[in-house]
Amino acid sequence: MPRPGTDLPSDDQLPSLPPTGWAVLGLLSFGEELSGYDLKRWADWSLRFFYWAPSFSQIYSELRRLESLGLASSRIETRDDVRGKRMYRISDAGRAALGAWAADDHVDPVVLKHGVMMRLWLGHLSDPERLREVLTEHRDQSERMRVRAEADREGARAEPGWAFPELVLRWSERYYADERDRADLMLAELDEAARTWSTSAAAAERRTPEELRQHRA
Amino acid sequence: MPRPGTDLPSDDQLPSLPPTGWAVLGLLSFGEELSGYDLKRWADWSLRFFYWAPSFSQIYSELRRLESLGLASSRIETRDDVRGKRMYRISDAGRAALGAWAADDHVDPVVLKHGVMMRLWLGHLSDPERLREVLTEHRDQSERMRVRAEADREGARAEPGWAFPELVLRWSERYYADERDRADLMLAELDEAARTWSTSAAAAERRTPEELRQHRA
DNA sequence: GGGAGCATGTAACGGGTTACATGATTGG
DNA sequence: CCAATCATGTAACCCGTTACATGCTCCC
Repeated sequence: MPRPGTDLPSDDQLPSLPPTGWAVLGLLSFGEELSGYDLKRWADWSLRFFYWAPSFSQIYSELRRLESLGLASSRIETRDDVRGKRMYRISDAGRAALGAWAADDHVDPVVLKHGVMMRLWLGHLSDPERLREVLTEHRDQSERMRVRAEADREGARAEPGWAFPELVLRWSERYYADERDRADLMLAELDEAARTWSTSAAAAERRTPEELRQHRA
Repeated sequence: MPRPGTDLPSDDQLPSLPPTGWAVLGLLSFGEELSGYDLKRWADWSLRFFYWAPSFSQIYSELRRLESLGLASSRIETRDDVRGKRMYRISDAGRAALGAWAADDHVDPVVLKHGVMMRLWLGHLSDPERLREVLTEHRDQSERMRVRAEADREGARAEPGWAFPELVLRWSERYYADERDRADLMLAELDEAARTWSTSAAAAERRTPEELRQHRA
């Protein structure tokens, strides 16, 4: 809570930052002093489950921007006269800006680019067996992500001040469980479709309507 | 299936296209002759449920690129001597390239940028009431998307050659249903947490251990 | 000694967006 | 006739990535 009269920027306008900039500032808002490298690991640890984890180079450039805007400050940690890491810390202005951003009405829309579904969508171009492989791979990948989210959630549990990250990790666990289950369901539907398509033409004459109805049920 | 000896590019290398380029080519692969404007509407109709719908300008530039690579061809539709739309059609080389792309091992990872979860993740910066609003809004938005996917799936049903798009639309329906349900679940967890946090300190002395255990269960 | 991880950056590139401009067509 | 929609494009911009360069430290 900054005292009046400090050197905080008086314009309460939101500085314009890319989403990733807010994410980095958000990571810093949990209080610790962190290096760019730390930030990347923290992002991989918690952010990537629901927000595309930024690359090193972008984290470094966002940090420079944050500092140039006065939203964060850095100092170089020296040990035994050896130039060490550059450690970043959120500033009062940074906290204020983050708060304003969080209070803002605007929520940017969810971005989803699902390459696997695009492949399935163009399934008429593919070997059915290949489609199954891609889907199975995706299923396994989702399950791996779920497990990691679960592990990370347990790591965050009961840490003071980490209630919200924990809440979101719980959401992430479910997200990847759902993703896994939808892949399984789709595999089943693919099987069903293959059976129907391959047999329907050949078997139509050999089957009674009752048998067909049973088959579909 | 192109005959040997045609002017197809003999290098069977995949041309390098951004994912959106493949998506546009994919849209064309369903056979119709389409204008850029049509493409945009088709993308909004079917693609956006699982793949970020590209803007007009990108569709136009991807189309120009596809044509320059020989993957699509265009003609200008004239009516009454009036210059009309430019209509695009996939070429044999385009079909071949798409097929090679679909057969390729590489599946690019799913991109998810969930702004709502980022807000929740930084919940400690927000008014709890505001968080509930954001989540509720997201819940409703997800339900609206689900309904649209359902409607579109019914539109695609039984269209010949649209079995795979229909399959993916079914997946999309579930995706948005799951998204909606997770939002509801999180709202409930937010309530639960609020009740626990606000009452635990004040009520800890007034409660027996049994009551506390019951409350948590 | 050497490899793995730590640590920080630069440069080039490109994918994709917004904003803007322009004009035809259609329907109330 | 006027507004909405159709229709196509250009220009500027920037987010974010990959590739590359550099050097440290720790540990086997």
